[in-house]
This record gives sequence, structure tokens and C-alpha cells, in this order.
Amino acid sequence: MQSLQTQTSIPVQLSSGDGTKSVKYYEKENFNVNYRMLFSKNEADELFHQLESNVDYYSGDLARIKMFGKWVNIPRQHVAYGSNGLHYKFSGNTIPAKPWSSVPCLQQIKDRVESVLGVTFNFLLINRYANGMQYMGEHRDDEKELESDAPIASVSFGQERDFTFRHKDCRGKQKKRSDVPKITHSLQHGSLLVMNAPTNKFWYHALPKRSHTKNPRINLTFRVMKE
DNA sequence: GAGCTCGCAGTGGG
DNA sequence: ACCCACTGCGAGCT
Repeated sequence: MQSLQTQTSIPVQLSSGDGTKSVKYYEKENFNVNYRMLFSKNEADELFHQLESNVDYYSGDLARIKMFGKWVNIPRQHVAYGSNGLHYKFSGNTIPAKPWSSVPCLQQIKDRVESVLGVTFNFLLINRYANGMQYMGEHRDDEKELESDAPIASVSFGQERDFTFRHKDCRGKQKKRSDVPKITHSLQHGSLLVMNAPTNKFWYHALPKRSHTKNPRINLTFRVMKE
């Protein structure tokens, strides 16, 4: 495990280009995030293909959220998997988890993540961004049913996209502080990004629009839910 | 390379 | 966690 202490650079950069080593970002300001490649190019290509062929995303009511009193369609596709009757509550909606066995390659990916991290996950949210116009706005994963001490493991396939972090005190017109840098990092095909506690209490994250980007990205976030 | 313009990216507030 | 309005900026062009 290679680690990198970054004090000042904006955005934070990877220290190694070979793609096989883990990179740890600075732990100032309660930011504790690791990034590494998890699958070879060939493995990632194959898994991306299998996910594209076998994952059925939610539609209709399960693809909507309520925000500021208005129901809107999410600007991406999503679906959840997990053990026995778990579900995911956010923005006024409740997303049920399908069984792991509905898509054969999920267990393989889960096994790889768990063996690398030494953590057992019971829930998976898959988000698919068909192109650069699809995105996810800034938010924290603060659902009550998430085990808040457990890491969140985010595996990426397909189109490389930027991912951003912003400290909670550096938002809004009357922000409390402006001295904490915004962090931008690219998520590569076959990579693993791990958000460790307490990052999610202090930092918002987003997958911003990239209007020139044409190709789809699939993201799998493994979580630990209270059962 | 200065100036312009138009689209994109970022932000804030509902 | 979205949508919209607004702003600043920068790539591309002349």
C-alpha cells in the first residue's frame, strides 16, 4: 500500500502512473479516501460487457426522487442489490434491493472488493451514466440506515469521469471557511475508490456533467447497511 | 496575441 | 439528491 500526503496541491494528483498501487489522499480535514486499480483492462472490459447485458435498471416511480416538494426523474439510471429485503431510502423514495444472484458477475466483483478491503458488504447501488449529460449532484451519503463507520467502496467501469469533493464548511453564500481545497479526481475503468469514515460526515461529493463525453459509465457502490 | 463570443462549468437557492 | 438562473471563464476563432 502506497500512501501520499498532499498538503497543498489542487487538485490532488495520483503519485504513481502504473495503476496497480493504492494511493491514499491526505487526512487533513477528516478526508480519508483511497484509490487504486482493481481489475486489469481485460477483466474490466469483460465485466463492463456483462453488466451492460445483464443489469436491469429501475424505471417509473423507482427512478424518481422528491426534491423541494417536486418529483423529478433522476439524471442517470440506478438499481440496488443486497441481502434479504434490504432497501435504500433517500430523497423521499425507497429503493428495494434485488438478490445478488440476479446478475452473475456481481458476486465476483463483490468478492474482489471484499478480499482487498477485508470488509463484508451487504448492499450494492449501481448507477449508470449513459453519457456526460448524466450526472450526480453534490451530496453526502448520510442515510440513517448506513453503518456510518464502514467504508463505501466505489467500483468504476466504462467511460472515465471526474469525481469531486468539497468540504461542508466551504459551501453556500455565507460559507464558514474558504481555505479547504476542492478535490477533483478521475475515476478510471476498473478502478476502486474507497471513502473511509468519517469522510462522509465532512465532505460532499459529486459526479459533475461533462458535456463532451459520449460513452456510458457504470458505477457500483458497495455499502454496509444496518440489518 | 488581443479581443470577442458562446457554450460550459460552477454555484446558490428553491 | 434535482432544476434553474446566474456568473465567470476559457477554447476557438478572427
